[in-house]
Amino acid sequence: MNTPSEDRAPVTNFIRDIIAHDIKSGKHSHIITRFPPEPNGYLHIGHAKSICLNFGVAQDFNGDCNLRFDDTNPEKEEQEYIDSIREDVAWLGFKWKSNPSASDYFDQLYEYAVSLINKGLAYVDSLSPDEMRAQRGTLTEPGTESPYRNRSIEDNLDFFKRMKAGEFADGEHALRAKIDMASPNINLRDPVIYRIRHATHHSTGDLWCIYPMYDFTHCLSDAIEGITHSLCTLEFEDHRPLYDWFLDQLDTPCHPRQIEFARLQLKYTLTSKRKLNQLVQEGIVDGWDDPRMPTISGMRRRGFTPESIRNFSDIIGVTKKDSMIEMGVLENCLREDLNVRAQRRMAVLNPLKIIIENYPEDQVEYFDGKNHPQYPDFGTRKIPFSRELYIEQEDFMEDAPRKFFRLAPGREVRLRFAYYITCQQVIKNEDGSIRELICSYDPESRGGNTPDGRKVKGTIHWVSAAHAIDAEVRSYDRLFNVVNPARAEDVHDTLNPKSLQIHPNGKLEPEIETSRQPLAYQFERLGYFIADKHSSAEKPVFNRTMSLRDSWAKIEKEQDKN
RNA sequence: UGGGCCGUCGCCAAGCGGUAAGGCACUGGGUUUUGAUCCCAGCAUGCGCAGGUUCGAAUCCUGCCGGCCCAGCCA
Repeated sequence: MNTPSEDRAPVTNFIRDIIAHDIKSGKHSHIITRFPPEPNGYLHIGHAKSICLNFGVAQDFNGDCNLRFDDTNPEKEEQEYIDSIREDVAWLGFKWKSNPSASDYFDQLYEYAVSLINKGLAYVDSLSPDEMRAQRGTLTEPGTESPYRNRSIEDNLDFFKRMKAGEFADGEHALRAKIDMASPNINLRDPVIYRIRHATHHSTGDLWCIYPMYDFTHCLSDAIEGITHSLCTLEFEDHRPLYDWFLDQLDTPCHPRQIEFARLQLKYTLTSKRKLNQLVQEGIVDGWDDPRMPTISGMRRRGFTPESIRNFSDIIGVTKKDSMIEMGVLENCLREDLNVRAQRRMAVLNPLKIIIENYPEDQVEYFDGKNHPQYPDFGTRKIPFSRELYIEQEDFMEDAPRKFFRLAPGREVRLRFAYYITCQQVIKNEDGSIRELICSYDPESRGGNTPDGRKVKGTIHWVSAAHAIDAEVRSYDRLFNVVNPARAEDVHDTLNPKSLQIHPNGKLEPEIETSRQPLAYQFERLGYFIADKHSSAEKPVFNRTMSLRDSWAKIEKEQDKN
């Protein structure tokens, strides 16, 4: 059986074109890429695009991809994030060649900085951060050279050594590249390359109190690892001249090529680690892996498959155009994958009891249910049937319109795999709400067809009351109510108050694993579901990964309008 | 209003001087014991706009218009 994605045309994009060209021209015989997250948060769907690009390209060109932690800011980074990043990349299905950290290169980076000083291309500035900002100029006006810009090489060497030795407080001095304070590209106006931070680093501990900046670290780390193509997002385009400048001035093993592409933007989704962190910290969601979160771990817990995310990354493309992908594309990838892998089961989210008055009180019979309507290989399972059943509340309507193909007083429907039933009587509570339905069944309709060949318009799902597994079922809707939550000042204004709906009285047919993690089910007519990480046989909890496409909902909406 | 980048169907996206792929969405029809799946059909005389070059332009040139990014000792 082919998965849908295997039938698609091969992935192509401008980055793959460049790489193919570099191989054809003989510039490279073996390519190496890298995915370089900062371990300051959990990975999200935006990172997935980059991971799939970097690892995918390496795979397809018989090259390698490194997972490198860009850990040059000890104040924000933690081991917890490192662990989660490794888990997420591996879960997506990728194997890194090596898994270094920028901090592994601190000694070499320090030497490169010394070398820059020796060439007269870097100096220790003693301006305060505020003063430096004031002298940087603006977008339209050039900056002013620092009074410390022309310190002697000896003084610079001495200051830098003392910075490293811990003789100064944070912010007292900084090492700057000596480039051009009048450059129209602000990144080239003598950027800081080392700052003093008396902070404990998650990996190097208190060994260092000076830390290199991103621009200096990244290009050199790439060069040290022999990266051929350094793929990053559009906002680093202005940094490329700086990337190239360091590599041109220093004696490095190679000069990787930086190529920028547009980051993923998904409608109704946030891909800002800072704001996602805020949701976690304020307890608005149940941690980084809350099933509503656009994090890889959240999506995993929700029931997404790695294949669906990889396929999504492939079909959205890679370009330099700012774009906003519709949720429907991701949802389609998920449904497409789950449809061919999920076994079918029956479950009722909002139970309504029905009693089949003409069915023997103590009788139980078992029906064979196909585990997949199209794939016989999936087999069948036994489904118990008895006098008292649960059906979905939404599948009954007292005053039903013509087009409603389900149960209503006097109307006949098919219980999937079982019998035709007709609603005979509605039993109500004192407050007028429906307590239960009295129905009758046609013994002739066993298996779902009658000898007289009469048709019923609807087939509904059901669960035998006496045999049902009680479960909590959680349905999710989008976490954010606005198309682009990133634009909002305050995240709180963007949240969908109904993003989580709990069905405490769910009823599952008995043939369902309640604790096994990565097993996706389709609960027929409801959607795809997976046991939550906290689910157990004692307290089953299921997450709705994704609803089924629902054209009835559309019709219903139309009717409401009329 | 300095610099960098980007504009092809509602949303993505191929196209690389020879006469507009594909996916999602949408619309119509068929199959169906999931109003699911699957299948079939429709969906840009048009490529931000205006000129120009050419036998021929989404592709080349010029000028406009619109959008995104940059003034952290963050990445």
